[in-house]
This record gives sequence, C-alpha cells and structure tokens, in this order.
Amino acid sequence: MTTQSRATLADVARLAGVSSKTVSRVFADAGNVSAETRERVLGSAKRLRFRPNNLARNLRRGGVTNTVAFVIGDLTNPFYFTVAAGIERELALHGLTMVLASTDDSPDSEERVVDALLAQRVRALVLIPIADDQSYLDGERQLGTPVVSVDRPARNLIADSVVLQNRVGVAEAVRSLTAIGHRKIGFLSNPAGIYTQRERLAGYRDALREVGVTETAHWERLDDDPSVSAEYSVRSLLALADPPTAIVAGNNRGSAGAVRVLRDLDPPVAFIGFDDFELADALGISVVAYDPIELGRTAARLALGHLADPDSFTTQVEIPTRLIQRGSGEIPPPA
Amino acid sequence: MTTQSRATLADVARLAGVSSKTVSRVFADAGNVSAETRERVLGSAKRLRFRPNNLARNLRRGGVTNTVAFVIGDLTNPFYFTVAAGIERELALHGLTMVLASTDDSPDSEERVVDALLAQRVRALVLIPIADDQSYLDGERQLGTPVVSVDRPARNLIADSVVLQNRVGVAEAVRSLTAIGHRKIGFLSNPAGIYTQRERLAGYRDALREVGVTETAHWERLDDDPSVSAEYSVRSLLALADPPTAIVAGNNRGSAGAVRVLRDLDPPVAFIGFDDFELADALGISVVAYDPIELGRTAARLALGHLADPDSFTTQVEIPTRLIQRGSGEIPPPA
DNA sequence: CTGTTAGCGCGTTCAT
DNA sequence: ATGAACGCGCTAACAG
Repeated sequence: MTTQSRATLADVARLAGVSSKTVSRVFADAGNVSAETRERVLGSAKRLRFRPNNLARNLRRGGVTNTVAFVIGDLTNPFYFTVAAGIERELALHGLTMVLASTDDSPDSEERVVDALLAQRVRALVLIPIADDQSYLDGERQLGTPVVSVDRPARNLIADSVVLQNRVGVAEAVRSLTAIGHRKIGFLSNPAGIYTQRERLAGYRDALREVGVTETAHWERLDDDPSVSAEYSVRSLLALADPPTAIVAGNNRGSAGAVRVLRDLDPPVAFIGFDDFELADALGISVVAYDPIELGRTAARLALGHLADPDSFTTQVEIPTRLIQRGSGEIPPPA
Repeated sequence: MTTQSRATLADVARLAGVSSKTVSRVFADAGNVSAETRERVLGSAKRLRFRPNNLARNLRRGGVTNTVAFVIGDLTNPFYFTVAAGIERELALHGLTMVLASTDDSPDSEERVVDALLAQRVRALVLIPIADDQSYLDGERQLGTPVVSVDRPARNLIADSVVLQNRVGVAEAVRSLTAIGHRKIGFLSNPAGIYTQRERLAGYRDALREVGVTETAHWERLDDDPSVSAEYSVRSLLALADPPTAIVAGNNRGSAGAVRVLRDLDPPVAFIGFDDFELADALGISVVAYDPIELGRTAARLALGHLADPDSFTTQVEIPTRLIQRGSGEIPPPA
C-alpha cells in the first residue's frame, strides 16, 4: 500500500481551474459561489480526496478550536464517565467536541495533563480538581479561557463550579432514619479526605446533632486507604459492643460493600447509600440519588456561557440530590 | 475583566532578546540551548504567560496531531466507556490524547461525526461501527490514517478490528448448562439485529445442536425494540406451556431483567448472562465475562502499530471470554 | 550554541 | 462572483 500525500485547497483549485479562495468559499462560507463553479470544485475535491484542514483553518482564525477539554480523575469510575456523557451531549448541541484526558487520580499529573490540553488551544476547560491547588490556571483564565470545576471546588482559583448537594443530601437521609427512631447510625467514608466526603460527613453530623447525638466518632469509619474494603468497615461497625442500627455510606463503594454484608442479617440493619446504582431498585436499596448527566450538562453550559459572554460573573451551582426510599432505609430499629 | 491577547514565540523572543527559533528550541527540542539563555527565555515566557500553540506546531510539521479519535455509540453505556478507558490509557503511554465523539447510536450521524474528527487531523480513528457501511472511510485509510473497528467488524472497509469471542463464549456457557442436564434453554437478545447479538445467538444454537436440540425458535426472545423490557421477555418465557429450565442473556440488559424476575422463583431457573456487572458476585450470577479495558487497549495498540508501520497488514483480533460460575449457572434442571 | 529564511494550509483584506 | 497577496504561530533547513 502506498501512502499518497494529502490534497490541499490549492490542488483542488488547480484541478477545478479556479483560485484557492474559491475553493475555500465552497468549503467554508458557502456564499458567493455560482452553482456551476461549486459543482466543479466539489467534483475535484472528491477526486483528490480533499478534506479541509481544521488545523490551518483554526490557526488563521486566531488559534481557536472547536474543542473543550474535560480532565477526569479516573476513567474507569462510572460517575466520572457519566458526567463526561453529559458534557459531550451539551457540547455537541453547539458544534463542539470534547477531548478527554485522565489524571489517573494523581495530583502530580494534573498540571501536566492540563498544560498539554491548553497547548491544543481548547476553548474551555472542565476539570475535576485532584491537586490541592489550581492557581496555575489563573493566567489562562485571565486570557479568557473559561474554567469550570466539577464535583469539587477549585482551590486558589476563581472559577465556575458545579457540585452536588452533598451536605444537605446526606442530612436528609440521616434525618429520615432518626425520624423512625434510629439514633445509633454508622457512616462509611473512603477516601474520607476529599471534599465530597467531608461535606457528606458534615451532613451526617448535622442531622444527628439535631436529635441530640453529638458523640459520633465511634460510628464513623473514615479511611483514606483503598485497600480497606467497605465490607471490612461494615463488619467492624457490626462488631461493636453497641452496634449501629442503621448505616449510611458516603459513596457507591460503601454501598457495594454494605449490600454484601447486610443482606442476610437478623435483625436487619437499615441502610442508605450515596450514589444510585444499577440494580439498587431490584435489591431494595435506598439511596441519595442525583443526575450525573445533568452535572456534566451544567458544567458544559457554564463553559459555553462564559464563551458567549467573557465578562459574566463566575457561578457556583449545586445539583440537587434526592432521597429514594426502596426499603432498606425504612427499616426501623429493633424494638 | 479584560482579556489580553496571547503572547507568541516572537513576543517572548523580543523580551528575552533572542530569536524566535531559540524560543522554539527551548519549548520543543530542548537541545542546543545554553542553560543561561534557556533560563532567560523561560522567565520571559512566564511573564508573558506564553503557551506554545500546538495548532501552529502541528501545521508546520505536516498537519499531524497527537490525538486519536474514538467514535462511540452511546456514552452512557458502561461497556463503551470502559473500552474508552482502555484506549485512553494505552494512548497516554505513547503521549497521545483521545478525542471522544458520540454518534448516539444513530447510523445517520456516524459519517458526519467521523468527518468532523478527520478534519481535526487525528492520527488514527477507532470506532464502534453503527452504520452498515463504512466504505466512506476508504479514502482516508488510503491516505494513511489507521482505522480500527471495535466490538463489530467494519462493513465494506479494510480495517483492523477487535471483537469479542461472542460465539464461542456463549456456546461454552450453554454447554455448561447442557452438561448438567438442561435441554430447554431460553435466550434473550435485544437489540437482536446487531452483529454481536447475532454471533451470540449462533453460539447458543451451536451448543444446543451438539446435544440434538435443533428446534429453538420458541425459546428465543429476539427483539429490536428498546421498549420491550428484558423483564417482560423473561416472564413470557416462563409463561410458556413448556417453560425453559435455564435462561441465557445476550447482554447485560438481559441480565438486569433476569435478575429481577428469577430471584424468588421455585423451582429455581438457571441463568447465565453475557457481560459481567457490579454486584454479580454478591448476587451469585454466573456470566460470560471478558476484559473491556483490554478491548480498548488492543484497539489502541493496533492503531499505534499501523502508525509505526503503515504497510503492516490489517489484523483481526478476538478478545477471549470466560465463563465465571457463581451459582446461578450451576442450578440443575428440576428432577 | 544561535539566527535567517521560507512556508505548512488556510482565511482575511483588499481588489477586480 | 472571483482572485492576489499577505499573515496566523510555529518549525525545517539551512547557515554561521
């Protein structure tokens, strides 16, 4: 197989017997070209397998592309990817494409990955902050590139952000448990150090404080070690001298572990997870749910808004959560 | 907020008192520049918030970028995005980034989406074919752009492909059922029209034919309508005068439905699904599993291989599947 | 180790 | 309705 070289505007123009500008008009403006010339140009283009070069086009137009970057932590996490789906959809409505890059949840690689994307002249940057300082983006922001942080607020950077109603969502869940009499409620969190988990923990404490429970430390299983399984944490709670009658998980990792342990317990232990998951309905698991697609769409909309009006104020959006009762959260404490 | 204009190589060169080529060397070659000059250039660049423009760089270098396109059907499908994760990882190892575009499983939009990506001068194209003709890509392939189809073979196009061991995998699953005495085995498929499902159906028939069962039509639930729920299909099988004693599902959609229906059945009905899923182990569901990450990695490797050696032959790879027994597939037929 | 010249493929700005 | 000249930001190919 021989690899031929690519045809350019000029090649097409030569074959069609017109100037390159006319070909340019056919492929871009679509105006001021006679139908006959147009046909001839398109015919030549097809014969030469011509494809307009967006690199050159964008360069001439001032170095702006039609792509928006999304910097994601871990590509295998369904949550992140569903957010990506939302971003992609919203962008597609506006003729923009998404480039995706992963930091593999490594704070050190964040700046490197982001830099590489900015060098591609993306029009906007949506990111899930992993590092604990995003001040390196300030210059780019001042140059007019919209920056939107998702799931967690950016640190040391003025930027739009879209986060979940973490604290209120968990508080609502815990309140539903205290309302039916629970007072001994466990909380699972791993990794406990990140923003979302800290917020959810705060919500858990809020709701318990409302009913006079302030000593919660022994019911909290806060870890920052992926090797500590959620199953293990649940079992350690149940092994307490005074075990909880209900458990709340800060993420779907915790739910997966809890489901495995709590299924055949007698007396049953109430459970509410954060993040909905496939089959949760079939298993009767109550959860604090939200719309991850909407999270992505909202982030994309904020980016597009800044693109349309560079002088607009930065915005913080909270995506609502809602408690979905499916049984496991409605189990009362043993009499 | 005022948006300043972006600094260029020349701006940095002027401030540093060197030629633009020297600045270029600092940011690209990283060779043949004295440490002192280098420092001065980097200092000026920082002050001006200079960021190299990859568009211009790539244009000058012959219009080749560092991006590979992945055209995906439906971003919200966990299978697809896990494949994407594999692609991204493999590409990242080679300094390439992935751009992602979705056809929303609409055959009509495929060519449009692909065209837009090719105009961005991606170095290679990985796609999940949705349309039933990919001949429109032949010109691009002849120009040297590697094309790799994933999950399904491309139609009317010479291209590398990576598919699953669909037929063999399902045959193995069905054989495990016939081995313990099952003869009446149902098969769920929706959408039944696509390549993977047709292959899996063929595997199902293969294995049953081996034990002399050739009349399988009434146990096959083949639909091409998303509104027909898997639950409904399962129930319709169980409602037969002579209901199956085991059921095999062609995808995880079928598994989700089957799990809901089969949980509390007496006598129990054996079940094996295609595609592994979260909590399948906790639920004791046997499945035909494979490594979707590996599917993506392999696709990326094929693309990279063609990039390294444009004259290499096209390759068809089959990713192995394996039967994971977790209980549901080991239930014998009622005596 | 550093600079000069030319041009990647296209669109803009004029002109005709 | 069409064309000529120039330049977007950068790097290849040469000098020196």
